[in-house]
Amino acid sequence: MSTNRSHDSEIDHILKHNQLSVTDSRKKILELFLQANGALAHGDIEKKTGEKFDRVTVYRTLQAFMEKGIIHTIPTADNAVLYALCKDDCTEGHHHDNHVHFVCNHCGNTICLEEVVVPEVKLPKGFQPAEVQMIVSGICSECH
Amino acid sequence: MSTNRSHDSEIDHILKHNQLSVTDSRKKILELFLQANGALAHGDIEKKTGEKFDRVTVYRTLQAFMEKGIIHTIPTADNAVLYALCKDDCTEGHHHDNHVHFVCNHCGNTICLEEVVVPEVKLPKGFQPAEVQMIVSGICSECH
DNA sequence: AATATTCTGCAACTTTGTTGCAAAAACTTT
DNA sequence: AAAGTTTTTGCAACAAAGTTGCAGAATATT
Ligand SMILES: [Mn+2]
Ligand SMILES: [Mn+2]
Ligand SMILES: [Zn+2]
Ligand SMILES: [Zn+2]
Repeated sequence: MSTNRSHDSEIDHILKHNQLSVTDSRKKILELFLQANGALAHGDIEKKTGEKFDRVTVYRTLQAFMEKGIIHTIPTADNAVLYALCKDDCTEGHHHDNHVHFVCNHCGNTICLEEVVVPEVKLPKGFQPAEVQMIVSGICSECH
Repeated sequence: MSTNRSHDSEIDHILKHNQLSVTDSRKKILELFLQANGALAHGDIEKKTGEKFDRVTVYRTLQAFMEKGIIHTIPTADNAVLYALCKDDCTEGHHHDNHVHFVCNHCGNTICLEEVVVPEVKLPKGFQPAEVQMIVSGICSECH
């Protein structure tokens, strides 16, 4: 494991802070998220890690990160679940990523617009909202 | 094919209007959508049609309905794509279902809130929106 | 009714995700 | 630093979900 050293101590801290033992696969996958400027699909991660880890390990790592509140999912129309780092203080079980997600139709990137809060919406009588997801697709600022 | 007759002429019209030949599978699946008060997953349709049609036929039927703008997809967090009837005048290629979708955490139903329009949202400089999806989860009016 | 077109079901396959378990790695204790 | 304990990994085997080509069946057209 001799990858880009830039995030090494941060990675270590995140894992320990969440009571996860520090392993090669977790370090590498977490690093991918820190480097990426957008969300990653399961497939992306498999590609970027090459043959280094077993498919099953990637599944279990993402699962662990989800449970600990290190990453969150972003639903997309085409059935591909994306994962992105939680920048907020999400904890085990309770996430609160009430920000808008943007899917670029040009570069295909999906990013968290942390600064854009999902607006309130008035529902018909009887409907009690708990969580709101807002996914905007279009052209991102890079591709503009 | 002797099902509930209530929608028979409507079904026929929709299929012909979209230049789709009128077949048993298409009639039955379209009927399911007309009867359902919510969105359907691929799996739901397979179950509700019993052993009547091949899995492949269901896939191809949904694909055909999508292409013709008869149904639209609803992204969900758990990787299960849902399909619902387009009530608006969606055409081949161009859908415009700018309404909110509600997922009930109790009964599991997902419904189109046709009357609730997705609110505008201000994006950072450089981002050009094309489409917006808004999925609210919580408790629906039935389960309340 | 005959012909042309479209659709369906089957088979075979790929891709994606899950589970049990022994070996390996990481963490803890002495 | 070695031994013991716990956790994680990779493998194998499997299940579920989705795709493709093609011959026969159903639908539409003449
Ligand atoms: Mn996000
Ligand atoms: Mn809808
Ligand atoms: Zn872009
Ligand atoms: Zn409900």
